[in-house]
Amino acid sequence: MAPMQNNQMLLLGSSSSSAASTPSLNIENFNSQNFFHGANKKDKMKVETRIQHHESNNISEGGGKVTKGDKKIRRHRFAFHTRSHVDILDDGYRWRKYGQKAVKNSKFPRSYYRCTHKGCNVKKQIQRLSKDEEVVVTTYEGMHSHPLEKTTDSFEQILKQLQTPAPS
DNA sequence: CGCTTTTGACCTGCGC
DNA sequence: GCGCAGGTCAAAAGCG
Repeated sequence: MAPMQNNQMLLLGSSSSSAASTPSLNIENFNSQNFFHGANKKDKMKVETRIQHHESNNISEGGGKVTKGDKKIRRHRFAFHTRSHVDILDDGYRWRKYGQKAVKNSKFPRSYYRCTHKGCNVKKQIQRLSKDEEVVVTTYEGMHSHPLEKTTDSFEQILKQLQTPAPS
């Protein structure tokens, strides 16, 4: 495998009906820096991240006892295909695991995380591909309306970590 | 002691 | 109407 390769981030627009809602999506909120931050944090190897933008304007909270009246809540979904051996990609936010279910298409279970913050209902789910267990799919749902709790490490820090051979 | 993880139960939507 | 799949909650346990 190739050594430290440049981080590759692919943006996939899955807008089938080309809804003229948000063509530029909200990547602004999800600074790539944050992603890199987490992607490289644990895995010093090359990190291949793929971003998938999903815009659903009618997502029902299946299984929820509440949100019985919600119907037209527009939620933004971003799927990140990250090549990493670890599924715990710390993006700087505080996540609390609230569930885990086994997917039929995958041999590995899917983990559900929630952002622990006052008023921040951002959800995130991590799933590993059964075909390529090296590939981790991180799906973000919602947008953070608060700064990172951790000190946003600069790119230099990340690079430093990349160069720093983590003692396994 | 507080927070996070774990795990089973429960609910909802969809397909047949 | 029933079964399946996916998603969430809640209680208990575990850890710093």
